[in-house]
Amino acid sequence: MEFDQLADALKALGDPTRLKIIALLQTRDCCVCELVPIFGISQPAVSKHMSRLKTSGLVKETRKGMWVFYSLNRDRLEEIRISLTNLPDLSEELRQLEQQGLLVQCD
Amino acid sequence: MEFDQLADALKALGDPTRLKIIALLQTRDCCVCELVPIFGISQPAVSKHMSRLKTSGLVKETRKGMWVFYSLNRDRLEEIRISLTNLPDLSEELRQLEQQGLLVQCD
DNA sequence: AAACAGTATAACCATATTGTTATTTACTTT
DNA sequence: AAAGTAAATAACAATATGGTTATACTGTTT
Repeated sequence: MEFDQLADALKALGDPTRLKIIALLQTRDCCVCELVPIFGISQPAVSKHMSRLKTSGLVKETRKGMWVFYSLNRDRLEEIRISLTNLPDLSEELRQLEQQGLLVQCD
Repeated sequence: MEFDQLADALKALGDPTRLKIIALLQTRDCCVCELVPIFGISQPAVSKHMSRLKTSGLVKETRKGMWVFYSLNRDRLEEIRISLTNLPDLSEELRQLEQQGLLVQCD
């Protein structure tokens, strides 16, 4: 995964409310109105968090009557974990900088 | 790891510049003046990114003469990965909410 | 001791983020 | 069709973020 895309996903996870939402969704699909009393924030605030998570592909939504149920995209979360474990190797870029004399030698 | 602490660390990683710095540090310890030409931002901007990463425990610093070399705290990064893989189980909290009639039953 | 090099901090600015309330949209129930 | 419930969007406010330039601090070199 590209740096920008991975950073975006980590940023989506990097908010306590959203991270806890992800944890909740690991147990059970939830709709917005259930999350409101849990977090003590307004319904639009919850909606915006879900929208942010959806943008990064971390959740999927399914309408059931009046409710929109959000479910965890487990594949996506796994993908993020894997990308974080295998960050691109930038040694080649560093070698090029070294040739340009931009790296410090202080040993 | 607590939600707030993990969210803080993920937020630190959730910036393209900082994420790339982490990737660079996987190859080689770097000092601030090396990172400046790589990212094309000012020296104070790099310093602030390093300070943010240090606050979350992702990097350690070592002074070598004039330079401050930053190294990756691999244990910390691994800890974050593990925490992200094993988010707290909130099923008990959900059960309590269910007893309070706060969860939607729509099946 | 004076000048220099690298880094950190301070003060500031523009934009992003995260919340709010008000309103609109989508669907259900009466 | 009218009223009710859930969710999304709009408009806004306060704070956070990520950059800048100027300056202070730390250590080195002359």
